[in-house]
Amino acid sequence: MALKIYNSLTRQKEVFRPLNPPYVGMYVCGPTVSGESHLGHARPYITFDIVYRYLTHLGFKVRYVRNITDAGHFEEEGRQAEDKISKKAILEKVEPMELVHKYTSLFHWAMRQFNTIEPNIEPTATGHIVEQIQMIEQILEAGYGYEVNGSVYFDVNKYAASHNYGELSGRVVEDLLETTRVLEGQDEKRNKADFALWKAAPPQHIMRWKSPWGEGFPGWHIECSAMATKYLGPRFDIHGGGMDLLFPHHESEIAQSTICNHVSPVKYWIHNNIITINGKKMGKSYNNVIKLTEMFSGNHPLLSQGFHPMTIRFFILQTHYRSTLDFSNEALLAAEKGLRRLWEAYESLQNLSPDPADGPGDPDLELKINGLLSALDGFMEDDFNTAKVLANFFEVIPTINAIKDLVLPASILSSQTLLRMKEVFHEYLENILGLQSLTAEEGKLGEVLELLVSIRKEAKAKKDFVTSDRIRNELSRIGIDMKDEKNGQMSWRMH
RNA sequence: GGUCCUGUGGCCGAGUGGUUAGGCAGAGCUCUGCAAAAGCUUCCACAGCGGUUCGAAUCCGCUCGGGACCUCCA
Repeated sequence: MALKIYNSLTRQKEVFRPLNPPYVGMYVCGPTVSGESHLGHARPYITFDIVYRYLTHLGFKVRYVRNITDAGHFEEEGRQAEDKISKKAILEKVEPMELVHKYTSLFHWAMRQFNTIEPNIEPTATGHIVEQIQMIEQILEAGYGYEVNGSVYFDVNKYAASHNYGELSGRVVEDLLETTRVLEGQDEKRNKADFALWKAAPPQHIMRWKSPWGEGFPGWHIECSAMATKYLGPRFDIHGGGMDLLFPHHESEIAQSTICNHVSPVKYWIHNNIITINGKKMGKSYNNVIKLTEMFSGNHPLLSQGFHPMTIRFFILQTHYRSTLDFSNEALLAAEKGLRRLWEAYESLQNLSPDPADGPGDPDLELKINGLLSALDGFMEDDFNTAKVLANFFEVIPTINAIKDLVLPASILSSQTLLRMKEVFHEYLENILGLQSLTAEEGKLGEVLELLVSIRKEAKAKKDFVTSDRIRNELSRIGIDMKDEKNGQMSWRMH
């Protein structure tokens, strides 16, 4: 078997063959840090975290680049934009870098909560104005851009004459030229399909840089072309992002990079699907977003409680990344229970000891378990099918629980299979899927609970159920469940 | 209007033409001082209508419904 990836460019699954093995270059469109991240933003970063983790698992040396879009026309919610052009004290004005810093920090915090691995390089748009200007100059020299009133536009019509504009998104240039939409600055463009490479900044615009065309700011697509080229070269392996970026963002990125570097920039385009809520896309313009801080705290009318970041990660991984995922409070509750069951079984598994006699185990069960485990690699190699991976783990769980509860004897599994289970669970759940326990580390509280466990065991041994129930009930009241296990042990968990 | 995707049981969702997806919820049983878990068993599907095929949730057509993109958007 070999890893197969669905390539948006060819609209089919292709065997993954890096340009320069074992090295892999991967660029993922990062967040625009003009506001707080919401649930919809979580999907691509968790999706590509899986891609990164799995490629690493396969032995590839991945350079993962994810940008921060911090250039543009930013205003903070609730603060008045008018102040920007007044002569008031500078501290009263909305300072773009202040917003950018605030929301970048919040984004990084959320990514840590989700246990995503940091990119190797996280370039910012504002840190690469020089590179962007150079790229625009190249496009002008090549004759594919034109300047109007201090703004520079990309000539899509000319590009389309010799290149395939629309190869990624399936757009037809003739159709694009016929759009009836009236957009700002449209009159400066030669054709409606053209897009801005550089925009002249109106006087009140506070994010502005000097350029050969006057003061202004970069267009919407050029940053990714410039930064991807700088860190991954003219042609690299993987470019990822949300499906909603396919057009015009990625289509335009291809055009820009192709003119500058004389080669199509990306071998495999990967796009994750969106998250919907009541069947509609969750997005700023729909006014239906749930911010990540609200998801975690439960402070939102649609949420009955806060949800652990791992619950959200698990929720996302239960669906294939190219399918839409419909959010609901009920679905999150189901995911939480599922993850809890999965994780408790995983912990139980690590505590199982092999049968001292170490027999061959039950042949049917051995075959079944090993079959389920062996199938996992194939699922991941089939375009990262995490949903199927998780389903197989759930099929192994009854066996683990049955052995733990002494319903089945330990001898039903060979020590070899048990060891393999432990290894595969660990590698997949923690390293490839990046899941973690829902409960925090306990520290001294854990030792206190162990004391209560021993007291309760003594009480039960003496049939002193008043004391044993009191311990369990009082702990339950403060949010800790203590359970009697079949093997005479007691377990507890916080919720 | 144009391009594309999609419609699976109470809910979420996986499905390569022929064998149980899985999770959550429901029902019964077992174990248990009680409880909670857990184990076993079980109910409930492939939008509709045609077609291809020995056989279709899976391929094709039509109808109806939902969605995405065409504008900043993960």
